[in-house]
Amino acid sequence: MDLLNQLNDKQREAVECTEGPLLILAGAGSGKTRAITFRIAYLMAEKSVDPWNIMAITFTNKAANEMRERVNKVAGMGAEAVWVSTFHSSCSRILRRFADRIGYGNNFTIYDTDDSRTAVKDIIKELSLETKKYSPANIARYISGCKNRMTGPEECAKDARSPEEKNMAEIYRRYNDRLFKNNALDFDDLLIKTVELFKKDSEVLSYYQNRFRYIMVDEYQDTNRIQFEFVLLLAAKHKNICVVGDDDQSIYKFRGADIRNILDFEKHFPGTKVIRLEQNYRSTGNILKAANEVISNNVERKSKKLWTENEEGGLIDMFYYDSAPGEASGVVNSIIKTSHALGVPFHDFAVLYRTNAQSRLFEEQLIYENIPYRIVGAVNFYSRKEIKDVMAYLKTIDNARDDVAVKRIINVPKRGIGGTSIERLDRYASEKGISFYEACAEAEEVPGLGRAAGKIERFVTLIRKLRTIAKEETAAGITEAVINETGYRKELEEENTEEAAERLENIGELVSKARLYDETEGSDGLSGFLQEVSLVADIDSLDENADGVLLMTLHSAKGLEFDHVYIAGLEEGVFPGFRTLWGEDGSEIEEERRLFYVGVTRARKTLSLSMAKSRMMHGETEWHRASLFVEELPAEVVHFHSEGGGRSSYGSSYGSTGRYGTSYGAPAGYGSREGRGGGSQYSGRQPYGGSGTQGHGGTQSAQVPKPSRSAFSYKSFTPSEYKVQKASSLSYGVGDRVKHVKFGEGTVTEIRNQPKDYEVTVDFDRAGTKRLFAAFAKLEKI
DNA sequence: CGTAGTTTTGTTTTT
DNA sequence: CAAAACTACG
Repeated sequence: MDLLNQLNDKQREAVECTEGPLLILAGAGSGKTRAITFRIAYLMAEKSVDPWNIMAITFTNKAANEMRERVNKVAGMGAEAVWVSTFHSSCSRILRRFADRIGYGNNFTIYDTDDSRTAVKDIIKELSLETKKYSPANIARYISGCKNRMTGPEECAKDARSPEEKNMAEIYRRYNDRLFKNNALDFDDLLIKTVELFKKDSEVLSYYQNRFRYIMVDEYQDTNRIQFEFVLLLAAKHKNICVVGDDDQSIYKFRGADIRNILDFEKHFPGTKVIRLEQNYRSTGNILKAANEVISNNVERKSKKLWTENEEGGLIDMFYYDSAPGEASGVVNSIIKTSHALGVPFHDFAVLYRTNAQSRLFEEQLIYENIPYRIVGAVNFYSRKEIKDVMAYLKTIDNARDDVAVKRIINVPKRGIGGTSIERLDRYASEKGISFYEACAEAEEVPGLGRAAGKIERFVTLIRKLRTIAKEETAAGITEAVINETGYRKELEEENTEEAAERLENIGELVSKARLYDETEGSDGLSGFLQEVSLVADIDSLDENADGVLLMTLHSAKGLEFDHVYIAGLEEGVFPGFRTLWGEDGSEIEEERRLFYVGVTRARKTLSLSMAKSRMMHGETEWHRASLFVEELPAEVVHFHSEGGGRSSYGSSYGSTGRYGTSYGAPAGYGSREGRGGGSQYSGRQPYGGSGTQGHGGTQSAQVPKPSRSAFSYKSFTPSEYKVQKASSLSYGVGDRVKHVKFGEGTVTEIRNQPKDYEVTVDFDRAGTKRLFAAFAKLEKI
């Protein structure tokens, strides 16, 4: 068939090998998604496999949607019936049908990280442990870690030696009990309980085994033990299991990903065929060379070498900035310059960083320069207070056993039900062995409530009323009812502030999302909506076609690619983070290196790296030296720039972070490399933005608007009158006096005609000399 | 019970 | 430095 002609030999081999266990080791940019997509199409078209007998597991919902679309394109109709989704949504779907077989209600609630933390916090209080040593976040992390290793509370208690460990195990035990009572599952439970269901109920298991005769798992290197178990059980019968992964891109060890799953796959499935995809179609030769070189420093890996037929491309840039604001400004200016020079849109650019906290400086700078941007992560739409509040109402309506949800909204909007009342209700509930909501329902029986009892009764009446409405209504209808009947809308309207308006807008957005869900085929009312919504990730709602520079963490960038990539904050202590530097375990540094490798291989055409010698971290200015990864780059493909011209002393003397006893520390050639690439055409001056660059950091924040929040699950910023349109001619010339909206008055010293715009150099009276693009700057002749 | 003010705490990374 | 959590007062 002709679809095979669109593949290389290896890819074709992978597509044609449909029966039995198959491990595809696919390097970055080697067309693995293409291979999977075609494989699904091939199964359907050539092997006459029914689409509903195929399951493909991806890492994000976004990847799932894209894959479904692509399969549709290649295979034509029928692809909707292929089960493409993430581990978590697959499990959620399975449990929605069969959770009752392991003692849960099928309308269980899914707890997100916040909810889990709240539950843990409650338990800590219940046990009256000092919140000092036992922070809810830490304990929640500990519990999640245990779950991912498939260690139950009993086992933890047995292994516990110190009293602290005993307490942790006890919290863990109670946490599990509580979730069960609340008919709630956390993210990890979705996997655990599904596996439990499969093991307990052979009927259910064989149902799904027969249903999913062909299973494919993408990003297999990031699966954890339970996910592996899940796959193992499902594939046990037909053994048509195809996993695709790259051990070099395993970056989720911290949440239980077990690299052994990929390294030992052949042991678990004897007779596995292994196919390697090593031709890279994405990046330039130089970028690939850098990536290969860096990753070769890792010991724990299956050796492979990516190659490409792509052109060599330009050198990779490495910039050393004096400060973090300087870095932000340098990166943004470089984006502006490149965008104009090449005449390419801003959505071809991505800025990647290690931690979400780093995004802010870039946001501020982008707003300052009036550049549209979109940011993934940071403030998840579904973790906004107003959204969580409304969601808590919906959860309460759907599943009254969800104590966390009920407690969240019992006094929102304010009903005069305070902490003491909640405590009394809580005690009453636990003494009687009923749920918190049930306790509310019999408020007059609860001792000591006084006049709060009446208020609680009114709350219960409200919930009952909403439940009645829920029986008749769609998800969107119920959401509307919640906003109106509870007085939530009214409260916000009366507040009459900008923030309240924004909240209302967000709530409106939630209603639209509910409506969208209602219109989806196979939608399943309120319960279905809640469960779907609980599993959306930040990256899922990213529209790559919208314009704007993309800002995200390196983790979020996995699976994506961009023409022009900037990786910022390449400093020891930031990337790799200080935690990994101190750990004596070399494997942590290796994971960071893989993360860097993932970042580097996102780039198609250009890659620009940067570090800031100083950076504000928890209130203090910290000095860092360059990341050890910078040292590992092959010098011949990197152009090392330095900021500030004559100031070549970026190196040696800054070492206040201290010396790390690890074998990775103190690279020999450090500091000498700058000379090699030095004296660049940029040295001495920022590419754009002139002499004032450094100074901005301190003063600009006063004049720059705060990054705005929007109604979507990623933040974005679109300048109101943003348009790149080269004017046919300019109203001013060299020597003229002009006025700029932010920089004030100045004299034009130079005008250069660039392909897409005029580049105007202006000597401002107050702000110094700046190079501006005419279309952006909107200079006025005076 | 609610608010305003104070103190404390903290940085990975995410489904 | 900022957000969250806690405390004391009205």
